[in-house]
Amino acid sequence: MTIAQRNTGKETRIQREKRQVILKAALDVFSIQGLRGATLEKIAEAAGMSKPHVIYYFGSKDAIYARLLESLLEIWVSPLRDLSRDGDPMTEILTYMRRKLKMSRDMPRESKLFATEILHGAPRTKATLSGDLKTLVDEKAAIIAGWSAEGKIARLDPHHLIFSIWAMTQHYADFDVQVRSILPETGGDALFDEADAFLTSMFTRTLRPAKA
Amino acid sequence: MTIAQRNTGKETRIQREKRQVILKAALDVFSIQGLRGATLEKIAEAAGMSKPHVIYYFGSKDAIYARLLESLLEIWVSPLRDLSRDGDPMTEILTYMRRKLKMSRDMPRESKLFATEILHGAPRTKATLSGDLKTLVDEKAAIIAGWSAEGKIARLDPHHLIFSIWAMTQHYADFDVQVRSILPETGGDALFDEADAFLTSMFTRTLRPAKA
DNA sequence: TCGTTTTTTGACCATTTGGATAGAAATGCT
DNA sequence: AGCATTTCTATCCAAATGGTCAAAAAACGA
Repeated sequence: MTIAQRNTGKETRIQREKRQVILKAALDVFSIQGLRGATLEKIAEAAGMSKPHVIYYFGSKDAIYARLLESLLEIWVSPLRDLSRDGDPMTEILTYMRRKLKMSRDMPRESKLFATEILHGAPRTKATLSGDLKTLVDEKAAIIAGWSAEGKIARLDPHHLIFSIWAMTQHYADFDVQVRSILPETGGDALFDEADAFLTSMFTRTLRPAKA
Repeated sequence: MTIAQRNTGKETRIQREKRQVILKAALDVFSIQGLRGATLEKIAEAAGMSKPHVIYYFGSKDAIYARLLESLLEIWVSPLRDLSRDGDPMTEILTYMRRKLKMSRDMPRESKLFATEILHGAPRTKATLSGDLKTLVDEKAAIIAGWSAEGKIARLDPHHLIFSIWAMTQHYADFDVQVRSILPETGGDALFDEADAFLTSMFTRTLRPAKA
């Protein structure tokens, strides 16, 4: 009988730990192979346990994947949550961009997992995208539009500005193989330092308000 | 016996046509479901023929996928090939960006197929990436660096500039589900018109040389 | 300690799926 | 027409894979 079926409500220390181990292993496998490419056997092996044991803790392969996505979504949008109307516009936006870039550097597997999900049509995330995420983005876009109208930053479409930050920062995580194939001499964090410098410069020029 | 095995060298009209039908169907299926998620049966159904018939023409599922990728790579980089040292720097780069954006609009399935391949580690494309693609990118980056040095455009890292064009244009094709979830009122080509306006503005500001 | 509950796995099963085989139907050739 | 080649499919097969089951092992509670 799996835990999911028993479902006593209480979670023991062992359960918490094992679930963590499985999720960690599953992230490794899913992020590279995708949902269909990953097999329970690979996940079990990466987690150092047997296949039925994995099922015992999560019930099904899809449940693991769903769980990973779910816990990821929250973390993923948190930098945007912190963008505040009260701060200095340029600083707020550049800080947001940098936090996203750091997430790409420190959580590339999570970034790839999310990217794959969206690429394949976001079957289990679409509701959240057009719900909570849209609400959040619209709210922050309104703030940026306000700054734009006040002349504190250049006049530009705030939604597309946010998209551009997503696109450029996540590119370094999701397509790292391509990027590193072309910049082979740039190892590890050096790549992200370069990216930081470039993106800072790019967004600074983009956002700087036109001369009065 | 499959055609691949017989391999008489000559290709009949029927062979050419059927192969095209299969590749078209396979692109539909692969671009949404990925290599592992797609099944021969789905491809066969989409192509309107039987499963062994598909094998007859391509030998294996992987062969279809490999063929799609192969024929795609060439098309995919062609806009960059046209970037010329002799043109006006700003125009050349903006034109390149626009051609990439148009490709995202007109070939979203191809874009997704390629994105999935890179995301999963580019097992069958890595050689090309660090070979031909790197050569091409380095060559064009040198042109851009030259313009930079001559003060015709701003001083910036040419490789990362190219990456930024890739990232932003492909984002609209690869993550269209997400983009359209957040901009639901923007249907079809209107989205790409907006994107064009935004990106033109962004790259214009980024590339404009600092005042002398 | 001893019964109970939880954890863990080996063995097994049903389904899916990529692909092989053999032969039928169609087409082309002379 | 008659033979050869190409095109096409029904049927089958072996491997992979998600998941079940029963029972052993370990942990826990009294």
